[in-house]
Amino acid sequence: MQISKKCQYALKAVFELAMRDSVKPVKVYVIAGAQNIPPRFLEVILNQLRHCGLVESQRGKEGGYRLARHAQDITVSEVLQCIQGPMTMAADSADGIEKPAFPGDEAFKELWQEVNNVICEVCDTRTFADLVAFEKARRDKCALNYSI
Amino acid sequence: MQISKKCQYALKAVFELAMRDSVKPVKVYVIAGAQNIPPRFLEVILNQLRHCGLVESQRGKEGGYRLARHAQDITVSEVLQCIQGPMTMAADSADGIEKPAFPGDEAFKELWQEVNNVICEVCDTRTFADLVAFEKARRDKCALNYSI
DNA sequence: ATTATCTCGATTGATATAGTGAGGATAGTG
DNA sequence: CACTATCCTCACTATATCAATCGAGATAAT
Repeated sequence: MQISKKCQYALKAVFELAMRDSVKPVKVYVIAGAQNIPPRFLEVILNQLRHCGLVESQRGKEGGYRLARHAQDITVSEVLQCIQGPMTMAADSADGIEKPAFPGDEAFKELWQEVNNVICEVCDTRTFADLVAFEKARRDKCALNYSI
Repeated sequence: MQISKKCQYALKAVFELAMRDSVKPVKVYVIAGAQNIPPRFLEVILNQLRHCGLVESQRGKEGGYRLARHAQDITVSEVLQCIQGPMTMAADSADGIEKPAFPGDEAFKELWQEVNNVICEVCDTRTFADLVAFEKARRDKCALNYSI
């Protein structure tokens, strides 16, 4: 049960854009540098985020990416779902064919549903504004420690 | 974010043993047949569960597997951890080297910690006795529907 | 016109997953 | 004791997924 690198990069990228909160678009290689992400891979990821309506792009010179909405309106869930599809713990038959169902299938199905629910509860309510606030609070605390 | 087939098989196998609650060991191919699991693969899995102390084996003719503890003392978490190691959402550096930490790393770390906690809350408290009870309740309900 | 940037499909290499094979060890049975 | 059904172990293969890159094209600022 791992979060893919791609997903982590996507989250970092959106976070970076949220931190900057810039009207000017931010270039891919700048984000890549700030968050230590392979630049060409990040291009792919940002494009995917764009198709999901999470970021906007501007082409040509002085182009780049910016958030499509305010950071407080973008949740962690949305990014996760954009990159790795709907969150399902157990593999459900994508072919639509009802499998004959073996003993316990229903019990496990209910279990995974419950697990999904609690995960969603956390990720649906966590916006990038929250994450940025957390980061800024941490920095303030560190600055305080140094100044003493 | 998927549960591997191997893990699903492991859970199904332990569930099957819990359902039978038999003093006599149950043969691998019987479990495999009941739960639709490739038999040879199941051997590997049951062996792994044995090393974790979740099931016991008996060799030779009339051999097989049984639970090492009561179903009410085996949680879903234990099986998951036995098969796919400790549950961590984000990849932490296994090499022990402290990475330089990029903006937001701490915020995400805290997030994944929270997600792990809620997952564990569900999986740590769900025993196989619970799952069996769920299954039996479901069957009773169905039987009732048919009899009316 | 030039150049820096995004766009996008194809491709590659590494890694993990799912499953199999072959031979050995063990315990019941006749 | 010999036989056989079962578990035990480790090595192996095929396939899928992941991570990342390539190359050619489109677009916008200067």
